[in-house]
Amino acid sequence: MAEKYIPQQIEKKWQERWEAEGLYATREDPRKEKFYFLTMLPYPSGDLHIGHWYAMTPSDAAARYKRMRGYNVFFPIGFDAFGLNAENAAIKNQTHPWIWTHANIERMRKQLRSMGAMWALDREAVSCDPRYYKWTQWFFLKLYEMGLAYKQFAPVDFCPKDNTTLAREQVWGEDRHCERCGTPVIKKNLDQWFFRITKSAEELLDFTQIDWPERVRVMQTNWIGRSEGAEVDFRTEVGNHPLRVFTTRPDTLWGATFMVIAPEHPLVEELTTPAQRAQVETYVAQTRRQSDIEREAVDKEKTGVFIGTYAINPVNDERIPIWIADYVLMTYGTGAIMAVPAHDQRDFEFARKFNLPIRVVIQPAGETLDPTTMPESYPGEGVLVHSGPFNGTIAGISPKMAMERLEGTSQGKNAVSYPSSASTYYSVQEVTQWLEETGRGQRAVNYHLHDWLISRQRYWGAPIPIIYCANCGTVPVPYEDLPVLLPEDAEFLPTGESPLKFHKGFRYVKCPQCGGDAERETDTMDTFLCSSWYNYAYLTPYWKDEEPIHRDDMPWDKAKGDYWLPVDQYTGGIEHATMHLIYTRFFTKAMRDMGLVPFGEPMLRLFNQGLILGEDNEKMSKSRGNVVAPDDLVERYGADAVRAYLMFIGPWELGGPWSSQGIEGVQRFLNRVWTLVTDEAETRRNGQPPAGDARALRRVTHQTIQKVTQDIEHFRFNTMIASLMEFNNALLKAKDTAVYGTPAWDEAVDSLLLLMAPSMPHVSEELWQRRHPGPSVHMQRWPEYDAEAAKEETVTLIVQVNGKIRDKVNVPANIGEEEAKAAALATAGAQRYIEGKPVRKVIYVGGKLVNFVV
RNA sequence: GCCGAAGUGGCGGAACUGGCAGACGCGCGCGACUCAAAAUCGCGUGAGGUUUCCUCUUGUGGGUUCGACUCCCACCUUCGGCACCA
Repeated sequence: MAEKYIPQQIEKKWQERWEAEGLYATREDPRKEKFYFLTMLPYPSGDLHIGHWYAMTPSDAAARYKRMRGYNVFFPIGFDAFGLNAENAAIKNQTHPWIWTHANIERMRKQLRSMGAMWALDREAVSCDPRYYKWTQWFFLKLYEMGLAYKQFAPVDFCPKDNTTLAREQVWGEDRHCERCGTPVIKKNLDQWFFRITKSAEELLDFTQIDWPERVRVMQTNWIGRSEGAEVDFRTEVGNHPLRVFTTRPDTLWGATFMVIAPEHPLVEELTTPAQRAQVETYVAQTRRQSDIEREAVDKEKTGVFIGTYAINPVNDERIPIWIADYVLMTYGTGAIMAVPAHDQRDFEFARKFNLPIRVVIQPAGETLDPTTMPESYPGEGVLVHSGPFNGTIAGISPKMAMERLEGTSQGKNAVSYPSSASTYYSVQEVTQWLEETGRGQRAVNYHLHDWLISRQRYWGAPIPIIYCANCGTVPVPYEDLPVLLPEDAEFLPTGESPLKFHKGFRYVKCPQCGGDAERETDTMDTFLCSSWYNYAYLTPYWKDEEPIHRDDMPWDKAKGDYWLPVDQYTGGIEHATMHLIYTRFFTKAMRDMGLVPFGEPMLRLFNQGLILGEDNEKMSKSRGNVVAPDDLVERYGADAVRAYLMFIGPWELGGPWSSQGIEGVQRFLNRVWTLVTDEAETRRNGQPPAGDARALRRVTHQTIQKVTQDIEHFRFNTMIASLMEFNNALLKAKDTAVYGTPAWDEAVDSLLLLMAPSMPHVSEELWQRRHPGPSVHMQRWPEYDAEAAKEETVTLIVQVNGKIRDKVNVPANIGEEEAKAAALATAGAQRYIEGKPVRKVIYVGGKLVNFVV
């Protein structure tokens, strides 16, 4: 009786042996080409779930493949261990976040091992460890020195459920909810720390150094939201102040019939006349009470109030009224706009509602816009009118610009096409130039990107290393005093203020400069800081943990960094497109500027895997009861089957629903591979097999090597597994023939095991060892593809008549065109449908098809 | 509203640069083994028809082409991102 495949008996054995033999221990080996393969680090939420397996095991397969190709591969793992989950769970369970987090990490370490992945466990890093966050704090101090960290009193987003402020990136959706818990955020005026990420806006738009998915590049580009235009100073009649506006359409300056400034604009107070004061104050107060959701609702009726005074338009000295309205935001541009109702829909709605004048300054070809009857604004192309020196100028794309645009289209694969912007208009360029020449304005660029708000009023994060002294002001904690330790005995019930504020021992300190009484900053840092540099932390976890660190230190061993950096391949979910993936790019640019690294991008290539869904095609959640637990699956089918099924389910970037029946197909496949290798064939043929059989077997072998190699290179794991299945099916058929036991047979079986090794590491190791006791299958070289052996001897020629398939014919692969046409013409199908009609044309596609047109 | 992705059998999905649509797997049907069942193995499986053959079929409607899942135009549906950003 044949031995059965029992994964439970082999997987643990090999995992232990690999670890004991140090198969995956990290070695910096200058003789070998390195490959840094990184997968997004998990949050230690409790149990590893199937989504982690979906993210990590195909990555592991790709990393293992690189290793078999001769690269020295670094595939580390760690834990993003600060954050609200731990704190909330700790509050709920009456325990300490530290205890909760570490218990989870312990459990997840075991679960991670059950994957059988080639983790560099010797380089694991945990971000809530003081030995880690002392460097996170070090980064804060460095950024502070560089002027990239600053504190500001400003209206900020605050999550009332999590009781903390959030960065703009962490507020999602139309209802502006908290990315973590889904609660709609509110605005609060608070003194908070920011990172000046907007300083890197322009550079963050440049993707030429990295090979990232179009989708992420577009999302980041939209998020950064660059727009080109001009800044123009209007002058107020009262006080003669410059009232600066930003516009993307300076060519419509002559159409401005009023101005609108944000209700929060600093000049509102001074410019309001006594007669309007009461109305204005009511409106300002009303705006302040509104949430952002109410204020920014797109379909809302326009509201606003005339403040009683006027401004002078610098292009034609016209006197136009100044209004306040909540559709103008203080946070974008200059907080003031010129309103051109004829050519801007928002201004148009406002003008119609308040009976303000509308003046057309762009007339489209073929019609005449009438301000009194036009139903909406006209934002399109035409010719400038009522525009002083620019009357008759083309508003739109001039022939010259169209030519330039055509010539400049081949920008390469990393070019992101911006939404066609008004600044490509000929008139915009002409007017902007004139504004600059006459000193009326200058070209300007604005971004939607906001500075990164990093203060959090919560306990479980790295304390911001700042001290406030009555004499010296804001004093950074000296580098040598790091880490600023999180006190273990703090009361951390959330109140909306930092729990550290109520810890006297933490809060009250002596000023490091003058020695006088001082107070610590009590907010902690956004956990996205920890994950912005973890790819560097892995190089030498807890570097210099025993010694004081200094300003000019490095957070990792430079030699190791020189060898491994930067990350060659990064994989993770798309949900981080405008959060972690922007922050970490910003961090690396800052690190380059501080001289730590010679490059500006942390990860050269990125791949976003999809989301694994429940069997009901819905997102997995405890409340839906559709959660798939990997531990149970491993118990039942083994890690290899779970890994292979996750890869087989569909394209990795798409994700898809789990199927408890589907995994059984993969299990059958593994059973058949097992039988193939461990069972003697029932009938061993005598004598030599016909040479053709061996050739046929070698052909399949090498075609599979080629296919699997291409697939794994491109992360097409689903078709890779399908090819392995086909190959195995072919071998099972061949097993009962005379090729069994020949060199071609051995080559085929060995190739199958080698090709399976990255995806199904345990079963391939077990079977490999049975055939070749000795070095691990994971130490073997990836099989070489022999093009000569893979070549087909005959091909099936498709015979078409008028484009419809009428027959097929087998011909030698190297057949010439004339012979192919003749062979096709001779087929019964061709004869029947041509029926003696004159053949007008014959199309021949080499080695594939002949089409007769009659 | 703007930007982007995707629509293929009962299901998950294949099809490289326009050339056999439905690989591989699930499910289902029939058969073998078995007292029986499970497991395993073999065969079949897009739809329809007048069934050695023919017609139709890749969201819908057009188009280009000898030939379209693939390219172009319009539309429908689903999902994702952004949104009073001047």
